[in-house]
Amino acid sequence: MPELPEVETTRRALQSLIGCTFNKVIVRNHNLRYPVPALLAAELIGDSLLGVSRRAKYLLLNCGRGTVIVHLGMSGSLRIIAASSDSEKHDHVDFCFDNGSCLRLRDPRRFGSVLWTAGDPFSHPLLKNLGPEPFDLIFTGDYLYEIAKRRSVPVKQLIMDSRVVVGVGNIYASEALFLAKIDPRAKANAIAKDRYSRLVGAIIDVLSNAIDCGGTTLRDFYYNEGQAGYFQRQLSVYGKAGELCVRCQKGRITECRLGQRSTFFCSSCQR
DNA sequence: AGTGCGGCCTGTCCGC
DNA sequence: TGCGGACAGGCCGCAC
Repeated sequence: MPELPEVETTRRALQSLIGCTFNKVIVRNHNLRYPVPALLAAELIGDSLLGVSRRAKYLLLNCGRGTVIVHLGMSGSLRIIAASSDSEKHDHVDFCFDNGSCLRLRDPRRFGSVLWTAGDPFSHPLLKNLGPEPFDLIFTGDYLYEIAKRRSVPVKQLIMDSRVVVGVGNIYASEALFLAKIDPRAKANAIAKDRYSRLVGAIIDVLSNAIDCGGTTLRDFYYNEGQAGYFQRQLSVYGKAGELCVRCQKGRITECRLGQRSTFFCSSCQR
């Protein structure tokens, strides 16, 4: 499932389309998480792609007349193909350009979305209440601690709350807490300030490392004809229930449920 | 305001 | 082998 690193890797790949002009937009299935706007094609045709940016896990295709907001949900991928390529079952939207290339959205589970806004995209209802980016200078141990003081949820749920910080999905939440040696079940308001500094560092490390990995496989992402362009992740705890901890070599990786999400941690070195 | 949970959707895996 | 059911996941929106 696309987490922040996959979305960022996608954003970088899409830079190659900047300057292209939309000449056709095909929507084969409007029924994504939200209906794909009926007027999407009318808005876009003749307009050009001026830039591709990202806010949380939303990709923003900045055009002259407005912005396409794309979320990949659970199973979405965007790839650049030749406009003539045959579509398959889950290829829901094609953005075709004057240079013969096509940006194709595939999303088997249809948890993703394609939206249009003519106004400031950051004021869109889905974006306006988002917390800081993990790489923003405002995201510090002090910042997180101040919020955590009035929250009693397990710390894993806190860092997955998009009002607190964006882009920390289920997999990387477990990984960051492992790196910071914090028990994901610990109540947010029972964790000391210095440990939040460590946690912020761990979140940044885990995400930036994953983005670097994505960068190195960008070529595969581009030309891969296989499944969605997810790159390999090096994970320490996620999905490793029962295995010996790679760090302390003493505890076993334990699985529990927090906020209805699978959670993994070392029973020995995370406190 | 903070918390918990239902719902969206389909591929995959498990047990019968 | 076929079938039903549980599960996974991001994240909004509702109810308490």
